[in-house]
Amino acid sequence: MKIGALAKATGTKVETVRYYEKIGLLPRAARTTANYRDYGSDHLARLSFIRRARDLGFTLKALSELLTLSDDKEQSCEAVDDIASRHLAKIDQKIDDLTTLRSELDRVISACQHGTVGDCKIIETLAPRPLS
Amino acid sequence: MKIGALAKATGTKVETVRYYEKIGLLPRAARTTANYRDYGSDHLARLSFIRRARDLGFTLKALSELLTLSDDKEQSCEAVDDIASRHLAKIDQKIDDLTTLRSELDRVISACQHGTVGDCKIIETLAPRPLS
DNA sequence: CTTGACCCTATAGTTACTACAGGGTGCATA
DNA sequence: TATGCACCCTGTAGTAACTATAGGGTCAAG
Repeated sequence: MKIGALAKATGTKVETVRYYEKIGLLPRAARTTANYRDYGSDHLARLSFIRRARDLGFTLKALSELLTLSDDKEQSCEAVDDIASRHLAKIDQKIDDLTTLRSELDRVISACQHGTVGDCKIIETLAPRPLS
Repeated sequence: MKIGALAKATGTKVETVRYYEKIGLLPRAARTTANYRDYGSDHLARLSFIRRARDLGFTLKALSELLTLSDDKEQSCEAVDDIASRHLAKIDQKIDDLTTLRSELDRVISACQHGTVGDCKIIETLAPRPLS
């Protein structure tokens, strides 16, 4: 299959597929006589893996670790579990941070009296008086 | 005050202060004879505003809009409220997304049997069988 | 008079793509 | 046969919001 078909099948943009190849995340494809990339089912599987992991928020770095690990079937699954668990912890942290931030922003907005900018509570809250 | 003092007072890195100046978010400071930047309380106030808004997750683009708006004190506060509210909606969306993602990742990790990579449920879940 | 903390500019690197510019290929249709 | 269109190619630059580095200058203390 050509790059457009692979892209469509995995919900990736064509440029992104070429980008993954460039950084070595996706192996080079064979080429047709017209120099078009020609992909097989192994590429499809690998790119699906990549997209799915990206959807779950794994970084490309974590991903390439996972891909390396997944190649050695005999190895203990511990390292894989570790990467995933650390990722989960990061997500929890992010949710916490965003929730805190949300309530604060909500508070700021609630104070809005819909007057002029001169009396704007939002700007006032954001701009604390200089300590001078 | 010199750049280091301003940075410290606002919890910013020196390089970031210079960066804000370069992109026009922070006005140019006066210079000493030694060509050092010399800041006053107006710079301090503005940088505090910037940092606080950044902490609340506003982009630099939204920020420069807010700063422009805040200069015209007679204007209606509506536009300010609008920017903040749209930002809040984005945060809510992000929290939702992360929460969904979290539960999915949690499910994936829970399936881990701590065996070898060959049986790893984490990798198995991430890599769906090619449609072939 | 030298050491160390601070300051300067300019440029490149980071993440994960995305968007050109400027060209080639392959198939269907007028 | 020509031509239009969708698709493919490479290479480079742009995005956000900094961070880091190289290669220098300044100033006060010991």
